[in-house]
Amino acid sequence: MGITIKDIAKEANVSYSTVSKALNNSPLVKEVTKQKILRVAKEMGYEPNLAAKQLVRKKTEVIGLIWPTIERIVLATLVTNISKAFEATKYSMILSVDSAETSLDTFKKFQVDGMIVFAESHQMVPEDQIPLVAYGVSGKRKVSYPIIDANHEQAMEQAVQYLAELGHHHIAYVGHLDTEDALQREKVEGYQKAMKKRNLKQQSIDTNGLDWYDGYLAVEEIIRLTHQPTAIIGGSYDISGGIVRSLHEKGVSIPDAMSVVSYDNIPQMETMEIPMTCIGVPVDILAEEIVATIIHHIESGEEDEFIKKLTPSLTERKSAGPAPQS
Amino acid sequence: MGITIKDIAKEANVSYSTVSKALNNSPLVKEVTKQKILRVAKEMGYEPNLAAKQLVRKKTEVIGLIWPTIERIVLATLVTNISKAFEATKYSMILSVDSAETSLDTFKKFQVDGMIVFAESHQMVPEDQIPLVAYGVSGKRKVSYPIIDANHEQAMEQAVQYLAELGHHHIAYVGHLDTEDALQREKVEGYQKAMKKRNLKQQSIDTNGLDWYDGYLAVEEIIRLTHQPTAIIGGSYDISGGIVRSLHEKGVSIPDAMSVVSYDNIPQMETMEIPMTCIGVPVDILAEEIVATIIHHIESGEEDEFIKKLTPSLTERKSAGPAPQS
DNA sequence: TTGTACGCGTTATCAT
DNA sequence: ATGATAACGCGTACAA
Repeated sequence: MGITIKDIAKEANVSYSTVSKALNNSPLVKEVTKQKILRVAKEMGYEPNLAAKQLVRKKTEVIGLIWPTIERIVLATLVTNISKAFEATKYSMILSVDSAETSLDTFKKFQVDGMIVFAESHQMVPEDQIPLVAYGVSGKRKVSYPIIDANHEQAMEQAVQYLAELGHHHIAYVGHLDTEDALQREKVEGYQKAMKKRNLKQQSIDTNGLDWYDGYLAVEEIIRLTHQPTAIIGGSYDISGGIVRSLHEKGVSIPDAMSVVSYDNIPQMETMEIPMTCIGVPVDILAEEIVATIIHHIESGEEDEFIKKLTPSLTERKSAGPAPQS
Repeated sequence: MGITIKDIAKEANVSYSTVSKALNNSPLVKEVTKQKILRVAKEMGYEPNLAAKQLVRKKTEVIGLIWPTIERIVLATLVTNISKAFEATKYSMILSVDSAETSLDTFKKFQVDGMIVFAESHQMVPEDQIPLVAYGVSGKRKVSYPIIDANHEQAMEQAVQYLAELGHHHIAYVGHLDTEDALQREKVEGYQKAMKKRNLKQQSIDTNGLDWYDGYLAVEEIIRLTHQPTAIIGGSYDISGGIVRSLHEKGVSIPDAMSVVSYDNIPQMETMEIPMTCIGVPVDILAEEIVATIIHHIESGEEDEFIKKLTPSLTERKSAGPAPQS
């Protein structure tokens, strides 16, 4: 059915090992013959057989990613960006939507060169021989592979810094507080630390969840406060969406009467009701880092084992401005 | 590195061709030896090498699914269910989150036996030699592969029928009306047809979108109606979620004062604020059908080309009840 | 610089 | 019922 290097060899009047070399751009073959072979190959519509290549090479140049069962846009965007980042490499990426266990089996069968897992599931992944990179805080569990994460404390410091410079003294944090989730905890604690450092009065509102509507509801609480903040830091993309919506409905003008800065740095922040000023590691950078790390891990063969906290950046848009004069 | 059938052969004192037969459950090997080989294989942690298998078999037994970038829970659930449905078969599934074009390249490289695409993206897929099955309405474009879809008209007929039997005469439809989206259009039209058939007065509320909040807002409009409905058909899982939330906030009791039936038939309907009575093709059935179709398409080799509209079913829960006596 | 020959892990065909 | 052996398409050490 398919064209093989033998077919090309016959057509080009060379042996098929020469074809192989030419196709792999080996310096061991004369430029003229190389060109000729390449031309013939293209003419015949040659497509290399991955299976055969893999069988002898022991490499697939494919990375498996275990799809987290959590349905959050931010995560989906990250996955999309990771996939995009792989396009610039020789690797491609496949996904598995199964449990960590089943996914692992699938990936083993495919003999992927490496795997990417997310915080939610990498507790379940046995420490295996296959290169692994995890994204997200891991709790305190000791692991033997690299972990990439955002520096949430630093993010909150930057957010508070930005708002403070705009003259805000009453800055509230709206997010999921009472939680076992290490990610959420790091964000609140970062906020608290940044406020304390500046001797500003803290005001944390618990959304009791991570959904849009949780942010929407939290605004009720803020409105009822005797001492109202002039700025809000929303704990996530979804939450901030709810906050903005509710503020609008209540006729609170953004950013004139209330500034809002959101955690998470994804392109979608631009197209919200109000272009959202946000803080976080830009999702494309995050993706690049994850991809670079797994590739390095694979190609160096080193048993790396570190936690890398990426530096977030603040993207200025329309949702935050100077504190109102009172 | 990995265990091969030769390793097993040595361990079990048989030739490796016997191992191959045993592993493939061939009747040509004695039950005793077969059991022994299977045991040894498991003990040694044998994982078959897909590449080698593929090299000789010319089949990968892998299906590629192009994951559209759309972020909707219902679709995610469908994908999960499709993946689960494949577990009962010899096929496995891999996902690609790229554009249809790039995904196609990846899948070609892997030499997948078949592909599944969704309505949103299968316009982009060139009519290729590789077996293909699409899910969802395709507009009017002529295609040369099977299309699986839900029978939306029939779904609405059943919903209206169910509510009418409960004594409801004022049944409103809440969904995205003014749209190019063939899927949405089919649902509204189904509703209209079912109502007309019974000489009931139609009442369609446009949500102008498909999000939770769109349903939430639509209730405002309903409340202001002079002639209020006693039942609502929500156009989708998300929309119905918003509807229920808003009704609760307004103190409207469900189902005593208002019945709600939602389109989409996914397990998550059970765990909503109110266990939701819903209508639609159960997502597991949908998944089964898609999987069965692509497999048949592959194994028969036929150039099937049809549109199959699956029959929806109504799942009774707590959100709908008899019409209130007035 | 080019060609020969072997091996990768598996299935399948033919002997035994 | 089991074993030996030839493919499958490719890369690569080694030979020419």
